[in-house]
Amino acid sequence: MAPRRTDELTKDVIVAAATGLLDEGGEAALTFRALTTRLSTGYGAIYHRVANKSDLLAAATDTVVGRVVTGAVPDAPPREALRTVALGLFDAIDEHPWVGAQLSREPWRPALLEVYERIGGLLTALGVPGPSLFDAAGALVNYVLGVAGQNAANARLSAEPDRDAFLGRIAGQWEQLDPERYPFVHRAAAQLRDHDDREQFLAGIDIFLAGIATLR
Amino acid sequence: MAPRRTDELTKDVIVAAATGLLDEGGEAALTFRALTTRLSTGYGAIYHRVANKSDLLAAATDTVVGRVVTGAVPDAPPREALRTVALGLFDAIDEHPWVGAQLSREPWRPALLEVYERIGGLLTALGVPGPSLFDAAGALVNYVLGVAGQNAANARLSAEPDRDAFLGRIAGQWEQLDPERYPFVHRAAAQLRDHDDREQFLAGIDIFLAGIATLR
DNA sequence: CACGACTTTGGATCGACGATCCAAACGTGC
DNA sequence: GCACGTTTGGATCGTCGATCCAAAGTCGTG
Repeated sequence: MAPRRTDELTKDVIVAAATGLLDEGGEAALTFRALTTRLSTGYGAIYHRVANKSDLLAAATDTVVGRVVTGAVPDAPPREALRTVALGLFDAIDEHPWVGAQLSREPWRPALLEVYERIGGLLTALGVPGPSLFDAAGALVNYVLGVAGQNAANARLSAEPDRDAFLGRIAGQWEQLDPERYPFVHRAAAQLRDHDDREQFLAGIDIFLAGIATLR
Repeated sequence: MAPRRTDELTKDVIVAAATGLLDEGGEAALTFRALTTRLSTGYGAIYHRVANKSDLLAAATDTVVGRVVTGAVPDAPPREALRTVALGLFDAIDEHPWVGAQLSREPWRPALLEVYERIGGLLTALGVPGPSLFDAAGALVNYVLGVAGQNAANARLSAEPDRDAFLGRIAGQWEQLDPERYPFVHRAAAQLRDHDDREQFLAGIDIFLAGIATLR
């Protein structure tokens, strides 16, 4: 038999390798074959530490989200803290787009629980009355999840030479739509071409916060 | 050779069969093997009309979403019309949860285009000023997409005896969390157990509409 | 130091999937 | 009635997640 590894193959090592594969090649790149190659091991060693592929994806997601959400609270007013946390989530998902898809796919895993807790806490500090808290937190989390999913979808296209080219192509299609039948989309094409995802995300957060303020 | 089909195998027939498989068994149930069985045909006949599996899923999604979005506009005030359209989307996705996952997965396909157009048009009628229109429509659509994804995730669990049992189990886990570390989630457990998805969705829509109203 | 029980590891293997390919069956125009 | 393009069914390929098992290592006990 071939020589075996001497160092211990912990779950952390496997999760780190999986995260690397995901970041480099997207969700499609995470296969057990690629993992065995990268770790110079076999299937048995991996399945000994990891239940299945879902478990592996969830563990990687928990690691990434945990880093963002469990960071120290900046002692800013709740409204600013909320924007900071939301932006932190956006940036993390922008850097690891597969996280966005995973959060939507298995929302009951620990990662989203941390998100809920953090957002719920900040909304409480913001003075949202009790009965509305559940609705408000749900709406905000769902908005973030929606954006996260879009982000993941965009990233899946990065086989494209670059993302701007793809967005430009879509914008071109939108512009060529019949302005009678699609007046809004036709007009929105220009903004699609040169908008900033991050700023638009924040604009959505602000709309939501303005809506929350009316619940008081 | 076995006798061949005499009637024409159109793309519509294939899409209808695919929709049936998806509704009955979720996304995992849509395989080309199951399709050939249901249609009493072979792979060639299907691939002759359909480019690949993504194409098939997109076509099925376009059909479902098109039915909802291209319906006659109820001549209600814009705000009511917006709520009606949003609820129509929610109900369609509730009935066909795989649509929710697909909308997030390939947002550039026609289905979401129709949604954008409809929501953008109603926001214009609502009096949202031009520069904010793009942000407002994006926020609203992303919220809907987030809820849609959650819906799809819930449905994927219906292998569970019933959904209430699963929600109750999650709520039980939430209640057993340390109230010091998870004060919000701990409190939210009770509401999770007996909340109404549809009402919570509408509450979120109202929050966004209230926020959008401040843009005026 | 020896030996057996238990843990960790590597790879062969399985069944299912999406996709490709090809020849048989069909219809249509000449 | 014949030839040619279209439609159809199924064999087949490569890849995937997952299972399984025996070899290799580790450690406690005498």
